[in-house]
This record gives sequence, structure tokens and C-alpha cells, in this order.
Amino acid sequence: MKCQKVKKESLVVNRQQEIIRACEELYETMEYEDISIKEIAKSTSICRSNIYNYYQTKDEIFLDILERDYLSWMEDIKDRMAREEPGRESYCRNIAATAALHPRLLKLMSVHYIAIEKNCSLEKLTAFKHAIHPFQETMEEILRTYFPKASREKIQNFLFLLLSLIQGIYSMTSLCEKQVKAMQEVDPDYRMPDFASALYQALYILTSDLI
Amino acid sequence: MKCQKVKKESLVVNRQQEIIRACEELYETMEYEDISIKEIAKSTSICRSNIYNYYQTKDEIFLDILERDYLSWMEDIKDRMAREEPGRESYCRNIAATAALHPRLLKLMSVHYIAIEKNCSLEKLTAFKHAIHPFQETMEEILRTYFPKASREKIQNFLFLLLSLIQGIYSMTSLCEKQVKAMQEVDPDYRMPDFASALYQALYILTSDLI
Amino acid sequence: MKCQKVKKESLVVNRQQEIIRACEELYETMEYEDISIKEIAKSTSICRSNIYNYYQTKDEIFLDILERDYLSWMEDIKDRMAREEPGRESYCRNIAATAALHPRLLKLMSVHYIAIEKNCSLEKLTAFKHAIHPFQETMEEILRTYFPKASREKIQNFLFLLLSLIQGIYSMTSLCEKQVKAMQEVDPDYRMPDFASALYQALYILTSDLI
Amino acid sequence: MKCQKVKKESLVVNRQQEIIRACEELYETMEYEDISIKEIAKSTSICRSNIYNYYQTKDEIFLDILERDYLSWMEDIKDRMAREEPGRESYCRNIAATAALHPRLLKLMSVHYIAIEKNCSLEKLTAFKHAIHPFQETMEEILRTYFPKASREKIQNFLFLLLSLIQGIYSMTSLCEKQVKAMQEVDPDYRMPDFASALYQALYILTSDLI
DNA sequence: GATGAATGAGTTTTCATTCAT
DNA sequence: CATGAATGAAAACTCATTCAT
Repeated sequence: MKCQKVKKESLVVNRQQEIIRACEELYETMEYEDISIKEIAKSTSICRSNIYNYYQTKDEIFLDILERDYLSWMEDIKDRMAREEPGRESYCRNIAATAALHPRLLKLMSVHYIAIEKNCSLEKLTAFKHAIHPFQETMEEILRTYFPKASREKIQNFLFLLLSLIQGIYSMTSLCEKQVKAMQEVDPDYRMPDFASALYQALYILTSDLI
Repeated sequence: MKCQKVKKESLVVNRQQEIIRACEELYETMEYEDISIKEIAKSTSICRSNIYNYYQTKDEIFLDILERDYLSWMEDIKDRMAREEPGRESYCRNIAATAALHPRLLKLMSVHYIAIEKNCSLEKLTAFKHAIHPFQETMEEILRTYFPKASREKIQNFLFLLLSLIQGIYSMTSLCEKQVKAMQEVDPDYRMPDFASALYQALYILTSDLI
Repeated sequence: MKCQKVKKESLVVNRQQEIIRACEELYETMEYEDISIKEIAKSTSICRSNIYNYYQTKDEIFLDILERDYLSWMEDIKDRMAREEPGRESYCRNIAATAALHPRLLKLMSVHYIAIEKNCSLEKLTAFKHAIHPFQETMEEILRTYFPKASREKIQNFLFLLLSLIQGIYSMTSLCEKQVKAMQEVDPDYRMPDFASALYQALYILTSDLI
Repeated sequence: MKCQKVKKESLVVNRQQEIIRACEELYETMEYEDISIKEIAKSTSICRSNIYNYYQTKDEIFLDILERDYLSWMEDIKDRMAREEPGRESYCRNIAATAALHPRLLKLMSVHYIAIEKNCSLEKLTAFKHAIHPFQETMEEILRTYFPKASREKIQNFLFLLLSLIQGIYSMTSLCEKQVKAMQEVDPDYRMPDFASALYQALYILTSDLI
């Protein structure tokens, strides 16, 4: 009985894995708003109507991807921290460099709060918040290590600003050709900034508050 | 003849005004992605097919709204600067407080780069960039007034981060009920931060780089 | 499993049948360019959006009708040939008389090359060409039987002219009332020629080349 | 008074000329069914709604083009006849060669009876028939010159078949790339026939009836 | 007569979602 | 659970045509 249940569950997980993988692949070349359940199903061995047995909306799929990506980024940060010396610059470099290694997460973060979360069920959303709780915890802990003198409040403020910044900087450093052209029409010297550098610089200033 | 032309032009402007107004009203209660030209037309005395004589896509309408809002915010900042004393705190208060008076602009900024600009024609986009050029210019000038010692590069960096921050902070301080509930499920003490305060704090730290 | 697949396939065929039948009925009273998928769906128990699961454009439906009609005509010709004596006149009578029994095919042929084929996918078109290959083969074979001395080239030329003639003769012998009136305004003696007679006469002359 | 009327009329003719010219230009690159009054007006200095003062439908414009082209072809045939020796082959060469010099007429003839005439007013159509009456007359006269022994009926039959043939042969010798590809998929040796040669051959056989 | 504005009707196409099997 | 079929709703877009000026 129990064994069967486990079997079922693992089947469910397998299906979800397949759906997630398909969605991830699409997201590499398509925009969030252009991805539909139909499209996702097509990239899958599962038929469209069956997808509804696992996910209610495409946003719930994206929420699962977000979850993994947040935690994966967290792991990268921890790994890197273990290998790097302490120090403000080191911290900023760590964050900026690892963030740049997760382009999908960055892309997702720009629609995380304004779109994905708005289209999910409360249950799914709560589960997501629970799942990424370690991210918040770990990030705070790491900050405490790097900046032992900073107050809890300052650290939480900083984290809030870090997540905010990433969304905004990403959106302004991922312009399409047309956008760049239009900018250069007005200011011929315009060059699209680099995400990692821009984030590093911002973090460097913001961490001044934590020393 | 010329008089007629002027008449016609003013009709065009009137029509665009009406369309913009309808779009603005819808945007107060609806999300960007749920607004369609069909919906906008419905809130208008103009029929849908006629809308196409004034705007090709909804994004071109939003771009016009963005333009006005950016410039309107700029005016507010200038007005306020004239009345306030100099100083870093004063600047940050000015920006944060006036921004909070333009909630629609804030909401628009969160989709400005990732959606609106992507769906416009290059021509429309270039015209927009030209139109809001004074915004960039004025913002830089104001910063030079407040922070006379800051280099041009630092000022431009700061402006870039300001715009980035607004997008991110707004998205994280405009959660719907469901999002707040989910947060509180994990952390019962969670309170959604206030946009203006969060922005003020961030700016206060970032301006340290300009002194 | 297999049984189900067969069931499904037959459903597809059934649906296509229904769509084809509806299109055929419309084509009896309407012109090709006035028929739309919307109109076809209306004459069906199937909803418009579901039609797209079976046909991409109305032209693909017409191509299917064309296919059947060509092959049906071919069968009629073969049948009649079996019952008739040999001879040039007999052949011409056979072709003209059987063609007249397929008015829908004649009507379709007048838009076959200039419209229907132009709006189909290459795949669909290739499938069609394969499907009506027997028509070409059979027509050549019949000609070889009736005109054993004619070279292969002459026979192919003749077939090409036969198909050409049908298109043109049909268009000039299927005038609407208005067209006839206009003709008679200029030449009061004008009588619209009869398709079968006109075709017979033309074929009789053209077959002189095959003896 | 009269002078004014003449002025007006010539203005009307000028406008119609401009409209016709625009339509002709479009027809060089576009298909009949894709051309709209909107499109024609765009290629003109006349506004769309004003076009209705000169033509009711696009087909009436096409009818005017047809008229000119028929008469122009007739002139070419007469010219050439004056320069060529008599004889059956000479006649066929004349017709085929001059026809090939009027590709627009050929293209128009393929939709002349099945589309253009169907969408015109009776008045316009009657006027057209009157206008091209000389074409019929001249063509008969030329045939009588070349084939003095042929009966009036045979000559009229021949003319009927000539016009029929042109429509059909043109449609089968003006395939688009896709159509050719599909043909070659079934018969790799397929080569699209040449219009002028095909017409010449057909005429050569058909004229045997006139000797 | 000429024009721009406006409209309504039509068409294609796409999708989320439901349902019977 | 899985599936294909089916549907309804919506969105984008185009055009012929009318009308007031």
C-alpha cells in the first residue's frame, strides 16, 4: 500500500520533472509571456490536458523552476564562500559572479513578483515560500559571517535591496537590439552596461552600510 | 487649409488623449498583461478599429503614458528641490517622496524595459527616448547641484541604480493579499515594507558614493 | 490500443468527411473566394476552432475535394470506355460527356492552379500530386489505347491542352445572368455556348494530331 | 458651360488614369485577390473614399485595364500581321508571340470571367463589352484574311477556343516555386512548359480546322 | 469634388479548459 | 491516470463603406 503510494509519488515527480525541463528549455529562447501550457506540453511526452493533473497554470511550473534556481544559486554562493577569503569586496564579487552564472534565475526574478506569484494558488505559493526559506536564512547567515558587526535589521534591509537591485539591473542590462538602437539614436555613446559589473558596484556601495 | 490641418491635428491629439485616459483608468485596476486594445476601446467612445489609426499596439499607448509620467515626476522633483534646502537627506527625501506620488509610473517602470519597450516599433521607441531625454538631463543636473563633488560617471551610475532600484523595490512592496499571506505563513512577523521608506534608505546609502 | 487508434483515425476521417461535405454544399451556391473556414464550420456540427485540427486553410479542404473529383472523373471515363467502341469520336464523346457530369470538378479546375494550389502547404500539395498521379497515368493509358500510333510526347501534350481547355471553356460557358445580358447588349444573337459541345468540338480537332 | 463640362470630364479621366496606373503597378507584384481599394488608393494621390467617385469596386478598375490590354494586344497583332507573310504557321506565331508580350493581359484573362466580370455592375460590364467589340471584330477579320476558306462559324469557334486556351495554358505555365516543387516530387523530370510554345502548338493543331 | 474620421463586419488564429472514454 | 476531441472566448487585424465638413 505504502509502497504503491511511493511509486505513485515518484511518478508524479517524474512527470513534473519532465514538465519543468520542457519549460526551462522553452524559457531559454522564448519570453515568459509567450510561453503557454500548450507549448510546454508540445515539448513533452505528456498531453496538454494531462498537464493539468500536475500543474494548474504555467506560473506554478515557473515557481518550481524559481525554487530550484534560488536554491542552486544559494549553493553556489556557499561553495564560493568556502573557497574565498573574507572581506567586503570578496562578498560583492561572490554575489555578482555567482548571480551571473544563473541567467535563467535573473530572467525569472524580473517577473517573479509582478507576474509569476500573482497567478498561483495560495497553496502553491505558500509551499514555495517555505521551500525557499533556507535561501533567506542562508543569505542572512553568510552576511553575518562577512559582516559580523551589522545588525539583523541592516542585514535584512540589505537582502531586500539586493533582490530589488537584481530585478532592476537585469531588466536594464538585457535590452534587445531594438532597445539599444533607440538609446544610441539619442546618445550615440550609449553602451549597454554589464550586469555583473553593475551589480558589483552597487553592492560595494550598499555594503558600506554593513561595516 | 492650414487652419483645417491644425483642427485635424488637435483632433488626433484629442483622440490620443481619450485613448490614453482610458488606458490609464484601466491600469489602475488591471494588470498590464490583462489590458488589450479591445478593452481600451471599450472604455472609449472610439471603436476598436479606429484605435488603430492612432496606435498600433497597446504598448505604444503605454509608452506615451510612461513619457508623461516620467516628465511629470521630473517636474515634481524640480518643484520640490526649489522649496527644499540642500543636503543628502533632503535629496533622498525628495526623490522617495515624489516617486511615491506617482504610483502609476512606478507600476509602469516594473514592465517598462521587459515588456513595453520590447513590443514597440523602433520609430516609436526612438521618439520616446528623445522625449524623455530631458528627464535624464534634469536628473543629472539636479544631482550635480546636490552633490557638486561627484564625478559625471558616478552620477550616471547612481541614476542607473536609482531606476533599477525603483523597479525592484516597487515589485516587492506591491504584493497582493495572496502574496502577503503566503509570506506570513512562513514568517508570521512579515510586514510588507513601505515603498517610500525602502527607497529612501537605499538612496541614503547609495548617495554616500557621491559625497 | 491499436483498436483505439483505428477508432480515432476513423473519427478523423469522419470529421474530414463532414467538413468536406459542408464545403461541397457551400460551393454549389457560393463562389470559391466567398467561402471561408468560418462559413464552412457553420455548416457543420464542428466548431470553428476545432476545424483547425483537421485542416489549416480552406484550400486544403478544396484540395481534398479536387482529389476525389479528379479520381471520380477518371473512374467514370474508365467505365465508359469499357462500354464504348474505340475511335476518335468515341473518345471525345467520352471525355466531354463525363466531364459534364462533374460540374463541381470543372468549377474547381478554374481555380485549381491559380488559387487553391497557391494557398496550400508544400506537404499537402505534394500529397495531392501523389494522390492524383493515377489520374495522369490512366489518362495517358486510355489515350494510348484509343490512339495507339501517337507518340508519348504527343499524348502528354494533348493531356496538357485538355486540362487547359477545360478551365477556359468552363469559365466562358458558366456566365452568370449579368454577364449574358451584357453580351447580348452588344450582340443580341449571343447564346452562351454549351460546355460539353464546345469541349467535344475542341477535342475532335485536337485529336487529329494523335492519329 | 460646355467648356466646363469638358474640363470636368477630363479631370475624371485623369483621376481614372491615375487609379488605373496604380492598380497596374500593384498587379505586377501582387495577386488579384490581394489587391484592395485601400492598397490602390495608397499608391495614388487620391484618398480612399474619393476613389468611390470614380469606381465602385476594384473589379471595375480591372475591367478598364482589361479593356486597354485587349485592344493593345489587338493592335500588336494587326501591326505584326502587316509585316508578316500569310500562312497558318505565320498566324499561329503571330498570336503566340504577341500574347507573350502582354503578360498582364494573360494574367488578367485567367480571372476575367470567373472573378472580374462577376463583381461589376451590369452597366460597367456592358460598356466594357461594347468597348472590346472591335477586338472580336478585328480578330475575326484577321482570321478571314489568313484562312479565307473557313466558315464564319468555324472562325467564331476558333476564337472561342483561343481565348479559352489562353486562360488554361497561362494558369498551367505560371506555377509558383512551390507548385513546381510538388510536381517534381512526383515526377522528377517535370519541367514547367513555356507559355508561348504551348500556345503555338495548340493553335497549330486547331487551325487545321480552318483550312 | 475631396477628405479624414469613423464604423461595423468579417476572418484568422490561438489557448485554456472541460469532458467522455 | 491519460488522452484526444471539443468548445468558447478572446485577440489582432483588415477593409469596404458611409458621413460630415
